[in-house]
Amino acid sequence: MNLNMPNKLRGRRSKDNIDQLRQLLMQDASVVAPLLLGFIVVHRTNDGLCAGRIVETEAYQADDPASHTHKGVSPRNRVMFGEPGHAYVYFTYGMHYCLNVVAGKIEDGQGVLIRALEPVEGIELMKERRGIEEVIRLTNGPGKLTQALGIGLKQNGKDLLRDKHLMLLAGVPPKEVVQTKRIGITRAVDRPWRFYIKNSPFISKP
DNA sequence: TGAGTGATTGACT
DNA sequence: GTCAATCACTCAT
Repeated sequence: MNLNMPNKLRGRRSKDNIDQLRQLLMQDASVVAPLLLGFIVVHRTNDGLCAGRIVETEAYQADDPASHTHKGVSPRNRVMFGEPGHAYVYFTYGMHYCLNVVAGKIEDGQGVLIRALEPVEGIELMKERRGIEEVIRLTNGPGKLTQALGIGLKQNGKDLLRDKHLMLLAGVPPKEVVQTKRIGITRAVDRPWRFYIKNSPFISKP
């Protein structure tokens, strides 16, 4: 697997590597969100392995009316109040799953929504799961990328730094990052917490 | 127990 | 540009 990442981060995870990433993710979601651009999301299932480079993210915090955690802990959002680096997967609009990386300190209730990926590995499997052929449309949206990678509620709460199936790996940081207002929400629309890699053709909306 | 909502997508006018 | 699909969750009875 050629994921084009620094040697020290390639292959088996070391304890130092995990601690280092955990520290990074322990910062506020609005700080973590741009840092996750360039990271690789890997999902290994019985059908095969799929991986994509993160090209678009959004930050959600507990004091944020647009966040699921705004009104405190509930059965649905409890993962977001846990250890940073875990996956918060939720089901929405009756048909779509969205993937978040829990950020901040324990009980902060912060997370980073992964809005778009650039397909890296397992593109044929992604095409099969999505039922389309165009690579550009496989993972250019939060609901699309979970479908392409085969991510659902079963993956909710997985530790992305230790799990053997759903993993987050450090990659090459992007050269230029664009920061804009978040999209698709009705509350706190003015917070500039959407980040994407400049000129990436794989983002959900320009 | 029931109504309203939604961090979306794809099809259609 | 508009709108339906479809259901877990939340909040108000």
